[in-house]
Amino acid sequence: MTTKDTIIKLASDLILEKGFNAFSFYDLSEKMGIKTASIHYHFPSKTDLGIAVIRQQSESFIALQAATESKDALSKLEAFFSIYIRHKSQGKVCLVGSLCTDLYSLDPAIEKELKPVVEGILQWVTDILKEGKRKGVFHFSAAPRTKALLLITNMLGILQVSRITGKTDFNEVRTALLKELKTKKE
Amino acid sequence: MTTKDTIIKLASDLILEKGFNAFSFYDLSEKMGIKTASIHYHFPSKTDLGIAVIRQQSESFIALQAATESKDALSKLEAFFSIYIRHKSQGKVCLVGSLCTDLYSLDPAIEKELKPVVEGILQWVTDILKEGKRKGVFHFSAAPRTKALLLITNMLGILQVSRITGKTDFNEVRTALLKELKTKKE
DNA sequence: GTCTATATTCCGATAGAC
DNA sequence: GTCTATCGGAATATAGAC
Repeated sequence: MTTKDTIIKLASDLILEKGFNAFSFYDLSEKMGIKTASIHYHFPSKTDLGIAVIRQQSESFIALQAATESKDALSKLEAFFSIYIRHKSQGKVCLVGSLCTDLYSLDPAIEKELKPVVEGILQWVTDILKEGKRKGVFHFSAAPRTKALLLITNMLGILQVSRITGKTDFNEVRTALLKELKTKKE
Repeated sequence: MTTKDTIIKLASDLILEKGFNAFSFYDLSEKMGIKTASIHYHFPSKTDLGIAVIRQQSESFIALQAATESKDALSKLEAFFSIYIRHKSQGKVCLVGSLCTDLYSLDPAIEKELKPVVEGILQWVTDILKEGKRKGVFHFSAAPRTKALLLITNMLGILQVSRITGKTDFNEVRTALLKELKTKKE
């Protein structure tokens, strides 16, 4: 892995652990054994680094989307959930939640970069739900996009809340969501 | 309102707007027309101020709980939602979401203060759901505490996500949640 | 209770040598 | 591409006068 990629990876970890405003170039320099000036060589400003983190996560999302393209709706949804499972196992929140709470304190370029990513995720989950409903494996009555917002906010929110209420609540919520989606109504 | 209360109110606003790590005593001093040293007289440390903000919100929650005690379950749930509606109208996220994303960068005293508050809210919503189900006005299959987590994370999450996806998504989600709860299954 | 003044620390960022 | 050195600014916090 290049130095640049290592910086992005460690910055990403810190943003999901402590928040964008709570991590510093010095934190990275300590972990990497290089000086802060060297980090500035790769990313002139902290905003530049933030944007790189968003792009990296976006690519990761798109790769997961592509890798599960031929699978059924349930597998796709489980792939989507797997992202949050991994985050939870590391005590992290998700990038959207972390950046959105701090959004109005950040450079507008961050919001600009984040917006299409969020919309892409929302579209992906919406499509998964539509497909699942069409094939009769998912059952829900709300509009697909609304149902996608519900699922996304449940996962985003439980990563945050379960930092306080306890780790087991994450699986409680994830399991309930799957069960509810699979259950036929009326 | 006393100076102390004004500080708490403005600090609360800033935490919900920009996050704990992004606001400063200087921000408060500017808004109030007093110096930062005067704020330190009331709150020796920023952590002390954070704790005061949590206590104030906790009292506000408990007051709402008490004020709606004799009402029906639907009214209680709408009272709970009204908190988020007010926040959304001001572009704010909720205190739990804001503090949880930054939690691991804050003084442990913050977490200690926040934990019983979150548990109190969770208990309240759980009780509302239990009552609603018993009286036949709410319908859901998950455990009441799990369903409460789902509702809370939906509201917490949509305050954050709708900063990006657009304001109307908040009402979309809120309406869908109420409709789903009121709909009888099978 | 609020002020001036200041101590201290930390952070983002840049210049210039290697 | 990484280093040393440093600038400029901002933030928390404290001392002491009023």
